[in-house]
Amino acid sequence: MAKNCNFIEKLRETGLRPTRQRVKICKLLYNRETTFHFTINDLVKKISEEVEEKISLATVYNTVHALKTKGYLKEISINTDRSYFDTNISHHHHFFDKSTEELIDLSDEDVEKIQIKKSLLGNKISSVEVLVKVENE
Amino acid sequence: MAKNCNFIEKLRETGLRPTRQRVKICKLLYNRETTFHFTINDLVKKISEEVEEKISLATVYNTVHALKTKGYLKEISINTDRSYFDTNISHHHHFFDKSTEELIDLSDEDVEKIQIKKSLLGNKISSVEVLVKVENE
DNA sequence: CTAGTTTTTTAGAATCATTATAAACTGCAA
DNA sequence: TTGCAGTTTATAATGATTCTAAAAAACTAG
Repeated sequence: MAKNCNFIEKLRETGLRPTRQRVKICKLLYNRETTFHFTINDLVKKISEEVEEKISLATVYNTVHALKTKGYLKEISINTDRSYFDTNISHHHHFFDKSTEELIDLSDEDVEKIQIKKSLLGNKISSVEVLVKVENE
Repeated sequence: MAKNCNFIEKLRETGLRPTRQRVKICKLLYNRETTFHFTINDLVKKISEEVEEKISLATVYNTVHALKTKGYLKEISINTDRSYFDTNISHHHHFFDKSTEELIDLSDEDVEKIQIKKSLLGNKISSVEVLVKVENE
């Protein structure tokens, strides 16, 4: 889902009906220059600021969950308080600033390829993630 | 806090009063051959099985939090559902089996040292963590 | 286009982990 | 032993997320 693409098509392709609410949320998430890191709360706030129509909280949860299931969003575990989501679904690592609670993507050049020992192979590895935490005051 | 050490001393050293409850919880956590990975719920269950005296849920939370603050426990973020804690406080990475919900320590030999690019330096890095997820059925 | 079926939205209730509260209790120093 | 700060406790409160059941919207076939 690149910038300015047709969300109606995209949603339909993955078996999600392109409802008003879903299309509006997709525009917010993907019609932007940079990737978006957000919590549900961030997204709800953004919707209330930028979308005329009110979208119910349950719908926001449903939509984010559906997009994640279809592979259009990545969920990042940083702390137990709340979930963070990332519109950048390519393989990459993260950098979390504890003081600002900001999550930043690390490009592949920032982190050397992780070498996992053969002893772990034989397992169906679903992800290898590096999270760098910093706390600048 | 190795096996069979004096928890009363250890707790006092870090400014935590060695109450009955705290000493009992420490015994459960640290008087064992292997490291212990647990959620609060796991610990509560273990207490109800192995400790005669009832310990209130709030005390379990308080104690785990106090031990974490003093550096005797590490908190691991795997998913948003609940917190995992680890009695192994040395630097190491983790391996999480989604099917069994089991958390396993990776020894330093399992994962090559992570190389972070200089661009990130200048930040007060508080941790670099690798989490490998697998989903064997 | 329209009726009928299915999916989605919605507000509000329910859940579940965790934290706060305030009263009773306990460790410990004097 | 006494007094008080630090702890424990049961319970209430919180906050993120999920569930529910009814209304609304999207699709499909005729």
